[in-house]
Amino acid sequence: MASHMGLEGLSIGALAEVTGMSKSGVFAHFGSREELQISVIREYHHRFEEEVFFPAIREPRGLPRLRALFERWVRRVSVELDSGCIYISGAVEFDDRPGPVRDALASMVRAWHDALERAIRQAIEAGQLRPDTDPRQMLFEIHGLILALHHDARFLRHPGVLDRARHGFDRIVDHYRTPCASTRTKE
Amino acid sequence: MASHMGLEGLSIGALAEVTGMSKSGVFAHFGSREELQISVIREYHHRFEEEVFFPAIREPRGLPRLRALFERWVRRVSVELDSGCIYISGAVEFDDRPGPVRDALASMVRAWHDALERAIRQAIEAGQLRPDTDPRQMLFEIHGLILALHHDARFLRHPGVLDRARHGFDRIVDHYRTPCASTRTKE
DNA sequence: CTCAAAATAGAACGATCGTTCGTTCTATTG
DNA sequence: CAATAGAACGAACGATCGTTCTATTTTGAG
Repeated sequence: MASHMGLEGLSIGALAEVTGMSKSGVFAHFGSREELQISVIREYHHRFEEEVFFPAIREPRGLPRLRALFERWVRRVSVELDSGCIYISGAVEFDDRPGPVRDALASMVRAWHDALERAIRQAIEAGQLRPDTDPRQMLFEIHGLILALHHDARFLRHPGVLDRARHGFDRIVDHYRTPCASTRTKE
Repeated sequence: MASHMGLEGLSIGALAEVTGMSKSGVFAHFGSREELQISVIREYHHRFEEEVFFPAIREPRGLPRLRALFERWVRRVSVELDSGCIYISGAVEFDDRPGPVRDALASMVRAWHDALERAIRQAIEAGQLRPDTDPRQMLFEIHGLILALHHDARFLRHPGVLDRARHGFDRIVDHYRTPCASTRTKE
């Protein structure tokens, strides 16, 4: 429900109706709406780890692991296309709304980004990416592909946008693997 | 107000309080909440054209114009960092909410994307970009930079993210200007 | 100066929201 | 068998929402 209508659109009354319970019955489980939202975030984080992070972390360090992280991330965003990623929708909903919900969401998004940055750094150490690669910059560009995928698929309903994200990723990896633009002027 | 709290968070009561009017007084101007939201979208579209599109369209066709479009787009998203872009927040809010508001928003986002795609095509025709450039793919990647900028600046509060977007743009242009990754295997 | 039209105000409506309260039912524990 | 804890319930609360209605004020054109 939170994926569909956003964390702010999530209401205890609607949740009670769906579960066939009474409003107060649902409420008693969380104690407040805020705690319900945070519980949803924690649950989403858990599933995200289970479906994206843990399987990918079993790949060998460096590029293979980074590629697996991205591929599973892409699939997570595109498979749940009829529901939506609450990391993304939550970021938009709570970027101007300080409080414990925003804090919980931000800390988990940061943890995920840190994991990606770590994978990039390991690829650099392994010599699979250029040593002068800026991991944050590369992460920024990769993250942009996911956000564009989410936007074009869910909002604009563009078909075939999944491969656009994949191609973008390959292009980014190619660039940070072999000096191209930076040495172009020398040729 | 819509930039701050989203189109869904926009309420007639709060709008009345801010303007010093009565709720019914505000309401009479629009006739419905939906019409208010659509009016806000139209107003935003108008300002976006004024600040981004029209000034950039005066640049010469091709790469200069595309660059101007992007630079002003970046600035629009980053200057209004304490308010937010309703093209982006609205896309997340209404990707699962069919209706006239979503339609209005989508049509204006599409118009903006079409303008960008046109600029890319003209850069290809002018020989400033490789003839085999996929305009949609390039637009997808550029759009991702803006979305990542919006996300990291507004939600994660990362500093210096504005230059990340600019660097990403330069990298994309470099790639589509000179064949690099595709000829890499030949070297 | 007049008068119709537009703009605003004020009160009230039904609905929904999160929340609180007291109660009932069902297990488990002492 | 008695005591207790946990879960769910139903009713009600105050607040806010969008909306509707009827006055009242402001305005602008003839």
